[in-house]
Amino acid sequence: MPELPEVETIARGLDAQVRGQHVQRVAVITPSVVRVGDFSSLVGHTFTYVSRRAKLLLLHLDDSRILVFHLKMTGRVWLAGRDQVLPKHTHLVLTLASQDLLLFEDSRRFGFCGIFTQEQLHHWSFFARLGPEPLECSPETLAERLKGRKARIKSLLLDQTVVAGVGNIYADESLFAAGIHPKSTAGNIPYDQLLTLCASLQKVMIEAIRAGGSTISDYRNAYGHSGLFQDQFLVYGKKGDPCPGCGQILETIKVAGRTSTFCSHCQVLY
DNA sequence: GGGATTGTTTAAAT
DNA sequence: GATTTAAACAATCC
Repeated sequence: MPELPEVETIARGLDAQVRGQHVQRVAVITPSVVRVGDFSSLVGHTFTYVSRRAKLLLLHLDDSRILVFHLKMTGRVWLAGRDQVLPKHTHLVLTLASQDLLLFEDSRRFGFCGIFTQEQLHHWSFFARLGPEPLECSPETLAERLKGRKARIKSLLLDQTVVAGVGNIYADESLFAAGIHPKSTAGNIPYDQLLTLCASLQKVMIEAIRAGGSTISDYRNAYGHSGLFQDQFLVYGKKGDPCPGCGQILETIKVAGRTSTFCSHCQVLY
């Protein structure tokens, strides 16, 4: 389940590996997943750099077009050696001049990729409506966007138009760190607590990037390696374990249709 | 073989 | 009209 820290880790690894590389050959294996644009037009073009916006992976081309990936639950983008046997759910293979293979795999096929011009990308409503990058703005900026809202705080954290890149893992971890119950009405949370939450979100994401992201099952970085941040989870996926703060057993509830793990003693319901 | 899994879109409700 | 919530959807794994 790649969220901001995982996609950021992939982007950094890919940038180091494909920057300046020519695309020599393109094989679209699953057209329904590789669905936007003419992929054969990539041949002969060069990647200038790789970046990230929200959970989107952006591979920039020398003609200013952008190869965009959304990995959703189980997508992987990584650079394999020329002798790599193609994994079962490989949907796109780009052969680079080095003969390394840029692979897009996705067992569930919820993810997708496409080629966009700058104009197409910025006119894509999903892209245009994305909220601020949580690591590129202040806690105050984020808190202002949550202040006064009547929705549950966890729903807003997961809403990509409110703040970009947050998924279930980092929502649960930051709510625990801030001592806020996931079902709290955002507008009822004292402003200083909102600030604490936004600072906690930034801190947990920085730590997760430092650890190379979190591997629950599918996530791998651009080198095909697992992340390490799952070993630092305090609550996510730990239902039934004692709370690291008070020892009370961690519980789960559904919020916004998502499983949320929390401590009913340490996390205050506003 | 049914349930669980996720992020996003769409529709419905307020 | 804006905000919020729920349902639908993609497809596979166990």
